[in-house]
Amino acid sequence: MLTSAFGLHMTTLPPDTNSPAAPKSYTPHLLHKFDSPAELKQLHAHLIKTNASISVLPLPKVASVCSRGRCFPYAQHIFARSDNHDTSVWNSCLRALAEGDHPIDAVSLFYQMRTSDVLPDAFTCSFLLKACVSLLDIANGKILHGVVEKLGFGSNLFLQNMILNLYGLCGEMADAMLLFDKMPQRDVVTWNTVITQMLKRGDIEGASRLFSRMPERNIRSWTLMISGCVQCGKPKEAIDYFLKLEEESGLRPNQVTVVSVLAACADLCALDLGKRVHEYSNRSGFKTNVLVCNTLIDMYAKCGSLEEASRVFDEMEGKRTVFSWSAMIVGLAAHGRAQEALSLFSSMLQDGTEPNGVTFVGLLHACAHMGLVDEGRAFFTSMTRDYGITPGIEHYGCMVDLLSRAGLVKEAYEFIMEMPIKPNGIIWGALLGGCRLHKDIKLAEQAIQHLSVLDPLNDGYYIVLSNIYAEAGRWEDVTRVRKLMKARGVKKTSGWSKITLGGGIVHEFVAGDESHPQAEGIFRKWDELAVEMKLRGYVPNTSLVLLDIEEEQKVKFIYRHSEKLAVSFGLLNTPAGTTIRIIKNLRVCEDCHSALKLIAAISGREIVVRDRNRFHCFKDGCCSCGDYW
DNA sequence: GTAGGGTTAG
Repeated sequence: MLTSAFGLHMTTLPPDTNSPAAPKSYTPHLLHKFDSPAELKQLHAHLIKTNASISVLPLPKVASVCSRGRCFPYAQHIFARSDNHDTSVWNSCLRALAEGDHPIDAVSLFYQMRTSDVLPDAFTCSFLLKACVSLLDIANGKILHGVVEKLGFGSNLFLQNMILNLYGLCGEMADAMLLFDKMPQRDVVTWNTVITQMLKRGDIEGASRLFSRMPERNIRSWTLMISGCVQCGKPKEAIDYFLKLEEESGLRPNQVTVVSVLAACADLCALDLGKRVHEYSNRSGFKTNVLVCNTLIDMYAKCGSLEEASRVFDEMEGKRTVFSWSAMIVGLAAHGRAQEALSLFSSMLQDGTEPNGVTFVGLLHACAHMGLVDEGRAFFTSMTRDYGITPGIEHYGCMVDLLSRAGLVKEAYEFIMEMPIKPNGIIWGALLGGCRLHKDIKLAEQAIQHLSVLDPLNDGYYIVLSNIYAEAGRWEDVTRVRKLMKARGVKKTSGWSKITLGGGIVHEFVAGDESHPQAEGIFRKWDELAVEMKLRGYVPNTSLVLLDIEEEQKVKFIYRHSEKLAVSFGLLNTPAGTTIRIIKNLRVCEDCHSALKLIAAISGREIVVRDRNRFHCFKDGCCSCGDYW
């Protein structure tokens, strides 16, 4: 173990110049000139040329240059040639190893150091902790913790924070909390470290409890709450933190804050807040940050505003990355703008950007939404052949969707049977969706067989199947499916819709929701709309209400669908002429789809609905999906 | 010298 410390990397060593015959001729003035690894390299080459001994180099300086430049082989070489090791030389080598992607060797070297007379100091411990962090090496981390205590660094906040972080990263939350509780002092980093770990575990409540107890917060504290909430699927809470940050902290959001809050805006369709953040970002000079730009593109695309997404894309000052292109392509695809997605892909290739798996998901998705079967097949072949990308389950999913949507359900089925990876629920669900569109009951039953094994508690699939039966007038089968759901304990997911108003405040509606403070006004607005819609020929489509109730009840039922409530609320609470943006957890139903087309016409508004798999932009009585969804 | 950042199929 100890001898292998350097042995592992002997091949990367510079050539040995320490042969017995080497005369000690060197150029002294060179020794003090170098200051960078590159210069060190030159010097080294010079020494080899002149056959000089490397041991004449001023060791501490060499070690520190190596360490700063993470120049591992030189550090190793110098170290092995010298017997004059004081703590700082050990430290330089440890640092070069720990930071230069050789953490295992750093740990080994530490054990070697422990057998020498030289005592580790706080720097030694910090480099070692760094190595343990990159290795997630909790065993050595705990040993190191003991060493830190024994050496009397128990009150070194910096080291304590690193240990805390290591415990958290290794999943030793209990130890982390123990340490946190008994730490004599804590600084903002201490708090941030613990909160980060709690958020990583999805413990938003614990994290926000700690956050509220913090004696002081910096911009990172706020940012990690924001990004933590986004990653835990709580964008609303993320936005709440951002608004509070603006209101009460007096701190300035930085680029990371901006990226995090934009992700929340994207999730929530909070376009107004997103725009405000965009302006702030431009004012703050973040325009050159590629990550900020990519996130902006994604945010605008997910808020249904492709024009603004492409404006950001066109005006990007930094070099576009594959993320920028993919975000645009995926966005166009979700809006059903397949041709534009495809031609953007050509531009991407001309630009010399290599596509990745996500790019192809976007392309295949685009093809699926517009029925471009041949193009889709070509992309699927090309991704492996021309770009060496192995299709993932998501690509197979797109292909099954593409084929079965286009009516090629049998081929889709064969495609699934020939897949080299095990199909998941999404794959069979895509086939099931196609079977519904093309009324293939037999194949739908096959799909549901697989689904009841792969994803037995997902209500969506049973509902699609019972819709298929309902449309075919097979009511006994509808009943059978409903009984099956009951027997299996499948609960119906209730649909919800969310709308975000200008101030970033999110309003959420579930079907039949009477809990909203404005409920009365919302229902009145809906009734008004319904009257006008009927004049324009709207007939409530109740065929998909699967309850055994009177027709009148059915109408009442669909009238209370969450998107209808949300759009009525939106009309009441947004200025005339502005676009209404709604997100929905399920797919929009047929009745809501035709209702929304009419409402867009009646109100003269654009209504953008992001449902669980695409965008619908309702305008002047039409929908951007062309009723193919 | 320690803590926070992005795209994906139903």
